[in-house]
Amino acid sequence: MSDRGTGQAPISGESLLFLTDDQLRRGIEAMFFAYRGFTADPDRILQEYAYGRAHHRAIHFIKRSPGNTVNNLLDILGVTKQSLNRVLRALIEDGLVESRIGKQDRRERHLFLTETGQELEKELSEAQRGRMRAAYRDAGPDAVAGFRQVLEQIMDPEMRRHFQTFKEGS
Amino acid sequence: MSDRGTGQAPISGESLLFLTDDQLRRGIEAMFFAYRGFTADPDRILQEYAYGRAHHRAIHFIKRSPGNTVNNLLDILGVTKQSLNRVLRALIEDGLVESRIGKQDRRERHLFLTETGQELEKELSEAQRGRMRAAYRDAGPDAVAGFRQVLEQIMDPEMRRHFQTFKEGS
DNA sequence: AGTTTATGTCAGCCTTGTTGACTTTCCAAG
DNA sequence: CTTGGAAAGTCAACAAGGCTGACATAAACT
Repeated sequence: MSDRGTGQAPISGESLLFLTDDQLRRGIEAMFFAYRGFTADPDRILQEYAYGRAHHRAIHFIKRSPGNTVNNLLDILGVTKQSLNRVLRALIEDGLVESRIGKQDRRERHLFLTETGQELEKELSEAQRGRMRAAYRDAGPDAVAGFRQVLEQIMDPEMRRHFQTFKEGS
Repeated sequence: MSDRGTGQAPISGESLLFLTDDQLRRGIEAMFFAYRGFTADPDRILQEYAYGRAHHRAIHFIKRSPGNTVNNLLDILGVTKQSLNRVLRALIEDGLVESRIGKQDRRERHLFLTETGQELEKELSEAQRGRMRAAYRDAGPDAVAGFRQVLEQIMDPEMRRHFQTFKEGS
């Protein structure tokens, strides 16, 4: 906050070395390499079930807020309904996801994980959490706070809204 | 080691609340949403040139270490040579990348950006750095240090090796 | 009654990943 | 000098998962 009256000026009292192009490049590459690790474990598991990342994302967010409508999920995932539909159809056919017609608005479909769906979700999320937990533990709580803070700033405002919505509500 | 009035965690004196499943889930979702933002700006630019993320990645790492061999790039990007080759062929045909036969080992191809290639690289990386810079500035140096630390822990050891190699050498 | 909304579905296209098979080039060891 | 194998390139085929466009329902809204 007390930015010592600059905010922008070439140099302030505070070191701004962390904003050099080289530092930024390192951050960019860190994102690239880390994201590969981030998805590696679930990817391995998904392969056994002949699913892909798209299925994982759907499963994750259905688990996250059961009863969500298709439209809502579309918004969160940022894909077209045709793309999502292909994935949902497979998950419903395979008995991992249940689609219930809305009671107030019968046009809506509310999505839930079945027993089987919850099992796969657990397997996937435990693998992914395992890696995150190890990383968090090694880095420590302060680093984790910074990690989350920077990630939140990187998001588009619209995604940040989704993210923050999830933070509060169960 | 008095427990700091939290209870809940039957573990050590230090609060380990940042390792709860819920905290980990938030981190996972943060990675998901942030990565979308991370790639959004370059994606928009690439569309104008009818290129994709794969082209961006190749361009980035060729710029990063000019003269690298194809095999080396393959290792960094973690894709098959057929995949990379398709991308490289397009970039070479379009005059963005130059492939020079090795002098010691004439089987090898060393990759360089042409003038035009450097221009596109600059456009892409400036867009991506712009977002990162804003995020870094808003979060501050300590948060950035934590961000980088956690990302590094998330990587596979093999990727971490690539990442750290890049940290030192120019 | 007519319009809008939510969803689903079909068809076709693109990018980017995969395997497998095969060739060319060329270094290096026998 | 011959041969084995590494590095690179190419062709073919395929799959996942994005996209657009068009169209069909059903239900809600006006």
